[in-house]
Amino acid sequence: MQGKELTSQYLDELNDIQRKAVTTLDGPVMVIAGPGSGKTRVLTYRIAHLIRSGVAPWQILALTFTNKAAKEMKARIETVVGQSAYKVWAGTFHSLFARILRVEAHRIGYPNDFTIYDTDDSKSAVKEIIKSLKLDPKVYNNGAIRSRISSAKSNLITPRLYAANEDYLNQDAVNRRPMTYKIYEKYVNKCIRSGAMDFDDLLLQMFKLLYQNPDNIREKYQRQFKYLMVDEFQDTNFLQYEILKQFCIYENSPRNVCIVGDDAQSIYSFRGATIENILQFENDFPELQTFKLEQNYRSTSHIVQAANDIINNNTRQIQKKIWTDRIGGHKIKMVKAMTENEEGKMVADNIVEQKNRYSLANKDIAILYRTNAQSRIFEEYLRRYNIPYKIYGGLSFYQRKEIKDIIAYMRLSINSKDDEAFKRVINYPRRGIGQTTLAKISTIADDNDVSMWECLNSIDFNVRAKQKLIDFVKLIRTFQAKAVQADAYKTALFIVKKSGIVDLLKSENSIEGQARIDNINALLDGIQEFTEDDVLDEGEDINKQERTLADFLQTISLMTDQDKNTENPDTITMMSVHAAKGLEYKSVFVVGVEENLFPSYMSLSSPDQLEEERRLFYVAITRAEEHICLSFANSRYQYGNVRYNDPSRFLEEISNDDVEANISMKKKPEFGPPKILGNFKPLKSATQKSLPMDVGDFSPSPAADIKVGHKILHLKFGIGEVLSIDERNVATIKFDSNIDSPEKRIMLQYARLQIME
DNA sequence: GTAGTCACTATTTGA
DNA sequence: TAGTGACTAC
Repeated sequence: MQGKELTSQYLDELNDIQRKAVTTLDGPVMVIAGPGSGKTRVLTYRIAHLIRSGVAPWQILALTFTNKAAKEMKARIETVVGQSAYKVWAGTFHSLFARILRVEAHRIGYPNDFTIYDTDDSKSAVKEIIKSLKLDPKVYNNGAIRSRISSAKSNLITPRLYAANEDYLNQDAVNRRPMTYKIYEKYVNKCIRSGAMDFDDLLLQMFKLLYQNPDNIREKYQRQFKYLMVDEFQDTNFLQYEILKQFCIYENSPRNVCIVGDDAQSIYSFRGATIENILQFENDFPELQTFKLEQNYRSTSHIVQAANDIINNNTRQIQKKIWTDRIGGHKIKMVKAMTENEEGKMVADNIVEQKNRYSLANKDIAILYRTNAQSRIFEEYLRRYNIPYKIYGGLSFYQRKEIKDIIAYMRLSINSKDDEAFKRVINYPRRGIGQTTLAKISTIADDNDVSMWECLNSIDFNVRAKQKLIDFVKLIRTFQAKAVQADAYKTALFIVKKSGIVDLLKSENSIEGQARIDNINALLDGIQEFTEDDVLDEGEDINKQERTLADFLQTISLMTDQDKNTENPDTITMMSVHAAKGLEYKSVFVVGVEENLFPSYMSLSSPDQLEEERRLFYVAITRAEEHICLSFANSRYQYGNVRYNDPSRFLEEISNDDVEANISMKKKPEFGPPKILGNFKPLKSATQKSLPMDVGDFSPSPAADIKVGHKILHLKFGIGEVLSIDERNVATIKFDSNIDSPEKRIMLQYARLQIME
């Protein structure tokens, strides 16, 4: 990469306002960046400009919310300043702080090789505490408690402050969960003795580290980070802002801090983000310079107009006028369907038509929805029409059971105090360590305030349990030994082999089992890649790390699916509106634009939340460059019932001038397919599992009559063939209907099966 | 230990 | 409706 031509014309690529934002390097700066206004360009060129003005790359701290944004940023800085771009401290809040804590955690009572708990781990820990306090798990819903704790941490409310905070206590009282403070306290203890930090801790402990070590630590970083930048500032929470202030508010600070964001695109208040931070920023830095990027380069004028019309209905916003010089273009299309099924069909038809008429590629098109559950119907029609698509969201690779199981073994090998990992693998695969033994360990660990692993020695078990535990400890110790002397890949391979999980999956002899093994192999491939990825000598990425298993674990615990290979060649994109933030497509379909859905029924009662829904809708339509289509259905299935929803109030907020006239909302809905497609037959929903015959005809045959080779009927699984019957009268039956796992093992004495002629 | 049953719930989601 | 977690009955 040496000798790469460095662009020096980058300043010419900017408009006046953008250029000012890029070249105003000193003092506090606020950039309000409307959709499509070249925000990323400003951000990256500003960093490039800093470097070219003589600031060392490692003196720049650039915080983002997603790995993807950070990666993109670094890549784009590189095109201007070359390899030194990778010496910039650019990354997510969580990943950069995790890196620092990896070195400094011992100063605040954590081991440096602490585990990072994901949301599931936290929930599971909370659940156990609820159980140990003998509270009703129905009242004390572990998810709700976890978000409560998360919210407290994000507002710098420690357990002690929580117990004295009237607001929190009152809210808990109203929710009939008065013991929440106690759970919080125990949860914090549990994390400490497990050597674990949850996602909020990565921020909170970072704050603590700086706050409690003003001389040696805080000052060090204050001196290092001469220039601070925060992307998507409207998404920061209180705690994140407090940390930022630790870096730049102190005596004789140059106060070189630049925040970039758009209050109109703040859509994450439900996870603690607060627009108050923008107002607070103006208070904390009264000398700040503000630049508003108002020219939209992305969309044509009807789209920009409509977006403005909508957002103007919000009262709380920073005044700005988004405009475009791309006058004209296509008007907004509104599509009314009778049912959700028809909506699916009409959208798919429109996609076909657009592709033909405007020669759009699949990757130019996106379907955006408010809730992930809406994707199914569109999936069905696109599949039917043979249009490739990709659905984003849903279960990530690292949340799959088999992956979490393997990773739990790895975690335990690196940090044996990790209780969540311990619980996960202690009896998986089965090694005869049952609930009783586990409960005993858990209680004693709790009583002595140590991790489960640490208290194993001090407990009297019966001989059998004891032997099993000794074997388990031995196993983990071999993993630990391997981890010390081998690289991540070799260690991982060893753990996968010796843990017995793959053998167990193999023995299941099912398609699912095989799929899981494939996933584990994919994980191993990923680890191999990680291990062999050579570190560059020159221009080494400041964020690249060693290649041990511990490093791998840290990397993946902060990674999500969207960060992984996005080698989708040419597919339609389907995702929630939230997930689409920051992306753009030539043609966007926003579907389900109905009252109770978009805006969500959950937000109708609160004006603030309604405004957030409106911002979300604003984000949705501003993703479009040239075409936007808003669709809604008269009725749709929600929770098993047909629900009739009115068109969304947001639709009325769009001026008629920007809406395609021929498809007005008043027009009678069209039935049947548009002409271009000929006689298309509506298909039956894939989830409507039709029974092979009427239930009334069903009369189970006596178990004794059922023999190998019989065709049988099962009420739930349909028609199947008996493949074998073992000595305990368990039949293996192959059902045609169940494509995912055709073979079921069914106990004849209990199952209701009818022999068919 | 496990298949089946019951009761419950139901946005958005990054790290 | 559909997915999940807890319980139950062998």
